[in-house]
Amino acid sequence: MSGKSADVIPEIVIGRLPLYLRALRRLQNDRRRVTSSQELGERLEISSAQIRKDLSHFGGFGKQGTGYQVEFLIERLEAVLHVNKEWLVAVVGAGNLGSAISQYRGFQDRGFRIAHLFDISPNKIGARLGDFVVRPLDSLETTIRSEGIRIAMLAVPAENAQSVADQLVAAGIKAILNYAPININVPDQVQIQYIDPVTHLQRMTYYLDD
Amino acid sequence: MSGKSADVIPEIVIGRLPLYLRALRRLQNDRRRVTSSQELGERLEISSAQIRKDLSHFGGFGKQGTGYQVEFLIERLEAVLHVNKEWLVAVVGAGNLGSAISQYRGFQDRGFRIAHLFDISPNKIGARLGDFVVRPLDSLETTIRSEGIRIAMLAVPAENAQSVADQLVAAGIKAILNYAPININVPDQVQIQYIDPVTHLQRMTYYLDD
DNA sequence: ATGAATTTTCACTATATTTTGCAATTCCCT
DNA sequence: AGGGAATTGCAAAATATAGTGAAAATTCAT
Repeated sequence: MSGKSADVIPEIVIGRLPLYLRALRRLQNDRRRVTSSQELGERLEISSAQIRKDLSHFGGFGKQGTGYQVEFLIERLEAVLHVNKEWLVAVVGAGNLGSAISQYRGFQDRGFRIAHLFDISPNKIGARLGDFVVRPLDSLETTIRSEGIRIAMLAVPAENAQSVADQLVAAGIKAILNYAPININVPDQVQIQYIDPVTHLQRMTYYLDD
Repeated sequence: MSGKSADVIPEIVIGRLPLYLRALRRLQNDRRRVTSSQELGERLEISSAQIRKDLSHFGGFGKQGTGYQVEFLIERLEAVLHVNKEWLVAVVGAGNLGSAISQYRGFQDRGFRIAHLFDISPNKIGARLGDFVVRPLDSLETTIRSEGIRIAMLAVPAENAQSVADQLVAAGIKAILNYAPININVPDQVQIQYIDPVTHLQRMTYYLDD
């Protein structure tokens, strides 16, 4: 089967689309109007054939002999990834990590706005951290349902991560970005992704001389 | 070819080893002495066959009928990944992100000690941030060569990431964990890994209803 | 001791992903 | 207007990754 929509796209392909988008935004920033799979490939160290094939899953975005219109391709990728709108995000865990995440400016301009910061500890609830006043975790459901929040970032200790994740799911969260260094089980219809810098470091030390 | 060392191990396999190690540490924490590929697989949502196959690349670590000794397997994986020692790490970029990274306690107990925090901006050099006094980037080479630092975390703005990475490489850094949302080119013998939470969020929004 | 239940290991098979080769299209130069 | 260079999109081939099935080893209960 070829081109267009309706067939399921491999996850590995979906995982590369944000990289394409990121590279395209930089091209756009440099006022480039068109690019090619080859140029993108060089910048991303991905083969040009790979990029063409990935993109062709969603329809013919390019023009033979010419390449891809940067702006058009950005629009299409944003639509495919559903990031042509602003998503609200809840951060859970107001320790060092959660507090750093909620103050980090890099989410805003890429389509994700941190709306609230939650914690379970009475010591922290009510405290002011950057732009946020820490809210009690048990007010999560009310808040997210009234504000339509569907994404959460989890920044609690590993010991509590599974139980907090369960609460997030119960509250109606549909996607969790977990910063705790532990695997979490969630229902199939809930998305989960992991951020653990240490696993990346360990991947690299394998290749370093002892 | 089977078992033992000498053949090259696929990167995708290396990438899973830190996850096994992480899960094993938790088992160890719970005083478990033995485990099985099946148990590990359930916790990690990876098939047991996959886990057995991955481990067998490095020799027979398990016992038929019994499973894997938790402590022994941890030791072997640490040896394979070269994390049976403490690695020193330099953080470059003393903005919000670099400062949060250098104060995060989660590296220390998993084999990575942040040794120094560098920045290029005269405003920041000399400032005290947590346990660190911000050092000038141009003192990097002297410092890392005298202290044997081979790993750096890069937390500078995307605009400067490539040029700072070039400086890191010139200074003798062999592995870079890049937090800037941009692809970096480094020589083949230098390792690079990326942390960009936004790409993970975008991967998930693909699966969320618009 | 024996047999049933586990569980690894390993060769083989199946599936998934990437690369290759090429026709078709477009642009650009003369 | 014509020819050469660039570039996509797609089918087919090649490669990489994951899963299967069965033999061998181990434990445990009787």
